[in-house]
Amino acid sequence: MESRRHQILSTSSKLFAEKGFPGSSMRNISAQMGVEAASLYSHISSKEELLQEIIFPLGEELLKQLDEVNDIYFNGEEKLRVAIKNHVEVLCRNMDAFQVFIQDWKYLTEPHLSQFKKMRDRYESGFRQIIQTGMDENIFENLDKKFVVLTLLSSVNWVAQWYNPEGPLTPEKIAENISDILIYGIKKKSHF
Amino acid sequence: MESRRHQILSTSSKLFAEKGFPGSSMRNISAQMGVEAASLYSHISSKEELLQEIIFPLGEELLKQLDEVNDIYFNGEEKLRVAIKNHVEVLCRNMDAFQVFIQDWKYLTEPHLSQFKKMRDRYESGFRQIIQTGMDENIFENLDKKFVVLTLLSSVNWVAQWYNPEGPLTPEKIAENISDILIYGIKKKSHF
DNA sequence: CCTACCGATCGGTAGG
DNA sequence: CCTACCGATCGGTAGG
Repeated sequence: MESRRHQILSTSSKLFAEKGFPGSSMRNISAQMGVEAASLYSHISSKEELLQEIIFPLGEELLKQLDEVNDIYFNGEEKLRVAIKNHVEVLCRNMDAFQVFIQDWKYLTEPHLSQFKKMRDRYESGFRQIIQTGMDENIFENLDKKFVVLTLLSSVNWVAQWYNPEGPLTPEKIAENISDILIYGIKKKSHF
Repeated sequence: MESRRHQILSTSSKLFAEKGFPGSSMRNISAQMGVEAASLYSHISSKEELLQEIIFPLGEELLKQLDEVNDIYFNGEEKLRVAIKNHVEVLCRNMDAFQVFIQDWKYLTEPHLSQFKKMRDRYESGFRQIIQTGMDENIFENLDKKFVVLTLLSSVNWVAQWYNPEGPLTPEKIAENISDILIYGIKKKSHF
């Protein structure tokens, strides 16, 4: 029973990722599952519920991870490397859902839209805190934190557009490569 | 006459940027212009024509700029800085169209979809060539060019998500900040 | 899980 | 530029 619901969610994730939320119909989803559209409504109550169920658990997972990093590690650079690694790993394990997360959140209706924005702000603020830690340690340049975090997150989020599980790059290696470029980029040059 | 067509295009750009191509209807567009949906068809022939007319001229402009950079400047770092600056400036001057360019290209149908991908590949390859120039000059680290270009373009493209024409950062300053972070990140450390 | 259906809306055309 | 309309498809419900 519950697994049928999960099947609907993963089918929806794939379809939304590919065609976008408004470009995917309940009939598209049901056709891929080999049932009639009306049958989906015994397991879910609306199309938007699908969107919510794809986006929010993923957001909670990302937030939980980030809180753990801020609790466990102390050095700013180490924190940043682990946070990026965690982010990329979650993304690669949930590529379809992650793409929906990035591209279709705007189709949430209130109050869920505001809830999403609050979640996203908390996540970005967690990263800014890490950057601040590195600046306080005099390891990172004194840069615009907001700007650094947007640049950083855009790079890691873009991985969802091109990551290939069968390609040569593992999620860990991808995270390492991005970290190498960006952390060198924001590090104090006197540290070389 | 021709200006009416441009009005339709700029109204569509704004709407597509906001709601996505499948989430925007011809009636949404016509309502914002204060006419009936049927009236739009004296100026355009289909909804997808709008998408094509928003995406392709912008792509051509980006490509033309990049070719000029590769012709005029010689030093890899200089080339990269100017290419990033040009890209951000075009983006900021055409925010709505640029967002459509990034998010709605997938709704193009053949043969335009293939044409778009070819255009995008040419653009990315132009950037890879610049990175290669810097490596040949022994200024940039010997990194995975594909990876570097994707990281770089993701950061500049993301600017469309947050740029505010009335905010404190000018397009030029934004380009400079991104260049500073990313170019330091890929530069040979022996050059400090 | 299905059949049968609802009202609303879609992209687009005819004809003026 | 409009009215009037087309067939197709939308999200969703009733009832079994």
